[in-house]
Amino acid sequence: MPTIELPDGSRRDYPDTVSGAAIADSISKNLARNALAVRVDDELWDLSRNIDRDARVEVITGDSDDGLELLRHDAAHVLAEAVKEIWPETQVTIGPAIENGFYYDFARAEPFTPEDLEKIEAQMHEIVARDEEIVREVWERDEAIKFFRAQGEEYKAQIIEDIPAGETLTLYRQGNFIDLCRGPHLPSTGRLGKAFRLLRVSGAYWRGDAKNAMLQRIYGTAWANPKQLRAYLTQLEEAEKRDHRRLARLMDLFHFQEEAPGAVFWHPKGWGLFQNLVDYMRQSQNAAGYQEVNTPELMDRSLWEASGHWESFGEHMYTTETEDGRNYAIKPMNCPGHVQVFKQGIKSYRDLPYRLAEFGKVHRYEPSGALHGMLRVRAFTQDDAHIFCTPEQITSESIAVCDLILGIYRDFGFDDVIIKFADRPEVRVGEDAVWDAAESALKKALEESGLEYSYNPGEGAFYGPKLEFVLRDAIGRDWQCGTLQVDLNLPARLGSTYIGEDGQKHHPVLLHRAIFGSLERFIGILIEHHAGNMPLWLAPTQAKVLTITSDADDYARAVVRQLQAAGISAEVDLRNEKISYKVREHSVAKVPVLLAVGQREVDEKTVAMRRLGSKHQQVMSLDAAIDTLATEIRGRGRAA
RNA sequence: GCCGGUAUAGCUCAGUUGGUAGAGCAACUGAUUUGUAAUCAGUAGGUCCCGAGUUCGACUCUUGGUGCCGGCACCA
Repeated sequence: MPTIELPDGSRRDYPDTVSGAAIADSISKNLARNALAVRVDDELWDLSRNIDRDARVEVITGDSDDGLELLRHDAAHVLAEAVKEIWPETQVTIGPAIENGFYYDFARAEPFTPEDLEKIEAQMHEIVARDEEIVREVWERDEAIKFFRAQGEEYKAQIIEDIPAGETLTLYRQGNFIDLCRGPHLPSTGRLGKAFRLLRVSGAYWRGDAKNAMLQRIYGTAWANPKQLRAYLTQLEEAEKRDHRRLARLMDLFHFQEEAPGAVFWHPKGWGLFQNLVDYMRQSQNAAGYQEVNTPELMDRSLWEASGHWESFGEHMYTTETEDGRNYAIKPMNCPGHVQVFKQGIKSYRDLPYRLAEFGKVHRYEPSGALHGMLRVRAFTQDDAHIFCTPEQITSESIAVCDLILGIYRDFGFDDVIIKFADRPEVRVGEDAVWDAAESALKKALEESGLEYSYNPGEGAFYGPKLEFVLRDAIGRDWQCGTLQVDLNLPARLGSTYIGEDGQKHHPVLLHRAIFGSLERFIGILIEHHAGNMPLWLAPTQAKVLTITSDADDYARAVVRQLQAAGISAEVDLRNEKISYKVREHSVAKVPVLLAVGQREVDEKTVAMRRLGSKHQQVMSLDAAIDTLATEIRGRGRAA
């Protein structure tokens, strides 16, 4: 006689075993209608599964995250069922719920076309209309393998073979479709409803390994109701409008062309933005005790062999051969150069930490399919720095780097930053004891800073553990920008030492750090984050002075001169056009401040100031306008 | 790199059984002196991504490249 405790703390006794559906039904008819599954203690169960022990039970509906995930998982099954009904020879593999939706990977010789997606979606709606009961079945391992093999489902058979013996194996049956699945599932396909949509088809490697066969993945989105689905589709459209590639064209920032894939042609405005970022970073890191240097872009092969890059990074490097037979490589990283600077002269422990920074342009031959606007390029500029320090200084230096990074991100309007801690990979150099020390020193820095972080196990560099600072683009893709890496390898490889207190030579620890990561990527993300509406202090052209009639030309020129004298980047637009035309054009180009001047402004020594995004303007004296803007620029957009 | 898609004017896109191309916006010229998101008229603008092939003839068909787009894998 199970006693069921509900989330509100009430308890109910049931005579025999009881299903989740029955519990929901005993609470309210409405709940029974909306119920998708139940949480039994900490596990999600099907509604139909009988509970025969005392437990805490919560009825799950589409309103909750768990409910949505179930819905999406079911959508994946219905997708697979639909595909099997239309093309029975297709092999099914896996189909999980993901953020905002689901996917399913199929093995099939013929590619799916966009028209196929429509057909599949229609079939899915039909399966939902059929309202097939979804039944959980416990199977014997060998029997299940035999069953799937007999149907030509090799991939499913493989998955089952890899499940450890002894684990309960469940299959879910809906209509004629049966799939291996841990569950739970909705009671019937009808519960999925109509709020789903197939979005695209793409390739995906079997088990995520490029050595394996490529499957066809169909992505979809699914929601609890049509309103949510519409909202999500609208959100996707809005995100597309923020795409940095589109906005950069409107703003005339840069372009790409076929002869230089993955390399940026910066236009005057884009380069102005770039320089603003460099100026800002230079100021910030100089204040934090870094010294800026510059090292060669082209260095001899022998140095890259000594550093290990020639061997371990070679396929990503651009190399040259000169007439005298020497090989140079264009630098893919700045570290070896910085070590050369460190090595000049004898360093004492008193010189540490020794912090070198460089806006270093690096080139990496990235796989063609990886290129993505500014967010993934082949030629980019790192705000790179290397800190040479003692093992004891790792924690304090790391704390300082985290502070610096997060403070800088805040200045740019990024308050939610994902931090990932990546520890030792399978293939690595150095002894475990050294790794233990490096990992714990880095972790200690995170903990002393009170930062939240997630683990990225085994994803560290081969030479040491690292922190990754991740920002998100307009459509939810995550991009690593900042990084902090502890390097226990390179200083010794390149023979760099300092004299310790004991009078002996020691290899310093090398901390690699970048804050923007790449100026190019950071600018791309910045454009998307602000939808092109750059904060005033960053905008390449901060103000545009627009004349209303040509009688105001002289005054407009004088206004621009005064703005410039106050350190505000300003341009004038004297064209013989209507003011509404000029306002529109410069608004589209995302100029943050428009100052219109007509006869009234000339007479009264005022300007009519209109901020980007506002429909109104404010007439104020020129002095007041300059003061307002200069103050805002100095304050970098934050309240003074 | 892999799977799929795609490439026509500066941009966004039309172009219907193969007969060498259009529109809107932008540009340029002229008129308009205008009060807050598109004034009017005219002009000019194209190796239809590149190479090879089929054909009397290719933007269109075949084939090989390249770039770009969406994923996968890789990564700042």
